Amino acid sequence: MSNNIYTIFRNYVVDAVKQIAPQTPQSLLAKIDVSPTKDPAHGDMASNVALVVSGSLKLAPKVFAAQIAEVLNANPAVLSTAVAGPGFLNIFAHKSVLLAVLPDILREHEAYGASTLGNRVVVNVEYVSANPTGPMHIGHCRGAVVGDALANLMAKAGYSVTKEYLINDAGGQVIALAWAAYWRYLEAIGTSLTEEEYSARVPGGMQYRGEYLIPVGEKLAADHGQSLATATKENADPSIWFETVRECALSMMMTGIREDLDLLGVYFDRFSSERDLVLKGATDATIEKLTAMGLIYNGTLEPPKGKLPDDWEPREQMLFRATQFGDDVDRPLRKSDGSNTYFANDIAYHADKMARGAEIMIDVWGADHGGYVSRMQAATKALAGESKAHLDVVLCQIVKVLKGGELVRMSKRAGTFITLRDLLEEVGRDAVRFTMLTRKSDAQMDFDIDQAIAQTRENPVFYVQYAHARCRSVLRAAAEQQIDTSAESLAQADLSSLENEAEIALIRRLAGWPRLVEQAALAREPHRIAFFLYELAGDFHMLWNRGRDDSTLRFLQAEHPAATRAKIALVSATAMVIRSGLAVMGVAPVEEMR
RNA sequence: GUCUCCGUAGCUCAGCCGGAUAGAGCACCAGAUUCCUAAUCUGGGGGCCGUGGGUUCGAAUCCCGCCGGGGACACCA
Repeated sequence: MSNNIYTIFRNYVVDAVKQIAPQTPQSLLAKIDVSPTKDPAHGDMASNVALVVSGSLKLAPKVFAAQIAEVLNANPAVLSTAVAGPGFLNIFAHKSVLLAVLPDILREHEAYGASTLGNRVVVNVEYVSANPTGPMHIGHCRGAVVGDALANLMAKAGYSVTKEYLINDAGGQVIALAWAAYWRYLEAIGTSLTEEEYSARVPGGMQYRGEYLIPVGEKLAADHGQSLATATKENADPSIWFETVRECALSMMMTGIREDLDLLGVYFDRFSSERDLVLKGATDATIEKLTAMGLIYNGTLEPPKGKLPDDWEPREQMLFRATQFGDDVDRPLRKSDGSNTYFANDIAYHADKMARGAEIMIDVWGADHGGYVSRMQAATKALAGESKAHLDVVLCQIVKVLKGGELVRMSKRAGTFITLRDLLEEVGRDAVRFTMLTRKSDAQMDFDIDQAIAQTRENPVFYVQYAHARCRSVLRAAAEQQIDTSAESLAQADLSSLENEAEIALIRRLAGWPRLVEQAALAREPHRIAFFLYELAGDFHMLWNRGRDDSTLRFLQAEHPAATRAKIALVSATAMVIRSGLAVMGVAPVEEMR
C-alpha cells in the first residue's frame, strides 16, 4: 500500500480516463502524471492528463480536461478542480486528504515513505571496492557514502538489496603490495639493504612506500622471525616468502579498511574476493560461455587516436565483441603475459552476481573509470541474454577538500594525503555523510571542512539536525505539561485546527516524502534526500519563526488543548520524516543541541 | 582525435526520462528583536538557464552543431 497521495490521485485520474475513453492505449495512460504544484493557486496537484490523451480523441485538451474534471468532482477526496493554461487539470484535494498524512506518518514512524515500487526485485549495489593496498582516503569516502545511501534508498523504495564490496586481490597491485610489505619486514628484522637497493631488485620498482605498511612488516617479523629472509637479512627467493607476505598484507589492509568503514558507518552484506573467483575458474568459465556465443575472437586493435602510448605496438589479443552491444571498440580479455585482464575478471564477477539472482546491478565508481562503463554494460547485456538483468553505473566525481578557504593538496609524496580517518576525526561521521550527499554524485564537489562543522544555516547538516532537535524539544516540553505525546495518541488527534499556510506548507512537504523516495530511487540519486530534508527543515523553521510574531502559531497553546494536540501531531510527524530521511543517508538524528 | 561529465543570479549549487511566472543558501539593500532554543528572523532587488539550430501544444530539461572547463582513452585496477 502506498502512502504517495500523488500516486493515489493519479489512479483516480487514470480511472476517469478509462471510464470516459476506454479505448485509450496503455502507452498513453503510462504518460499521465499527477504532480505537486509549484504555486498553491494551482491547487494541491496538477495533471497533464488532457494534454497527453486528448490528441488521440481528437478533442481540444481543455474540453477533455473538463470531462475528466467532472468525474473527479464526484470523488469525495476531491474538493474542486480547475482547467488552466493549455489544458492542465488542477486538483484541489479535500483538506482531509492532506491532514490524513499526519496519522499515516504517526502510525508508521520512520518507516513512512517506504514504497512497494521495487516489488522486491533483487538489486546488488557494489561500492567502495577500494584496492586492499592501503588505507581509505577521501576519494573512496564519497563512493562509500553515495553507495551506502543509494542502497538504503533502493531498500526503502521496495527493492531487495544486497550491499557488496569486491576485494581486488588478484591483480598486479597485490603483487606490488607484497613486495612493499616484504621491505617493511626486512626493515623490521634489521636488514643492511637501503630502500633504494631493495627497490632496484623489485620487479618494476617498489610502489606503496607509505608508512602504513610498517605494522605489516613488524607482524611478519613477530610471527616468522627471520625465516622469510636469507641469513644476511637480504631478500630471499620469493617462493619462500611471497604467499605468506601477501596473505598477511592483504589481511591487515582489509582489516584496516573494514575499521575505516565501521567508523563511517558503512556495512556490507557481502565481501567478494576477485582471487577466489579466479581460483574457482569463474573467469575461464565465463570466457568459454562467451566463446560459445561467438563473442570472442583474436584480433589486433587499432592504436588509440591522438597521443600514442610510448610503448604501443600492434599485438594480437583475445577480444570481446563489445561493439555488438553498444561499445565503441572490442575489448581485450588477456594481457600480453597471458593472464586475464581486470575486465575479464569483472565480467565473471558480474556473471556471478546475476547467478546469485541480481536483476539490477548498480556499480558505484570513481569518475576516472567512466571510460569503462560502456564495456561493462556491453558484457552484462551479452551475458544477461533473455533475462531482464542490467547494469547501472553511478559515477562519483572528484572531491576537493577545503580548509580555511584553502585547497588541501592531496599528494602522497608531499605527505598531505588525507585519509578517511583524518577526515572523520576532524568533522565527524554524520557531517561527513550528510555533506557528501549535498551534491549530485557526478558533479565535482568542494568539501569545505569549516562549513561542514559550522553551526549556521549555511550548513545543511546543522540546519536539518537543528530542526529535528527543535521538534524533540517541543515534544519534551509538552510531555512536561502532562500532554500525551505518544504517536498512538497523536494519531487520533483532531487536526481540523491546522490551517495556517505555514502549517499547510509543512504538511504538504511531509506528504511529498513517499514520492521523493520513489523518484530518487528511480534516478539512483540519493543526494535528493539531502535537499528534501533541507527544504523540510526550512519549512519547519519558518513555522517556528512565525510563532514569534503570531502566538497562535506556537505549538504549545496552554488555553487550547485540542489545538495543541494537533500542532504536536504535526511536530512529531515532522521529526519522524526527518529521521526517516536521515536513516536513508545513514546519519543519526540528534535529540538536543544546546 | 574519440568518448564522457559539466556550463543556471555576483558566488556555491538545486531543478533535467518535456509542463504553467526557473528555485535555495551566501553576498547586497530595507526592516524586526521582552518569544516553545536568536545557534537570528521578515521582506526586497538580482537571470538571453554557455551559444546556434531542431523536435512539439509546450524545452533549463530531449536531439544535432559550436564555444569553454574537468575526466577517460591496448597490454593498470
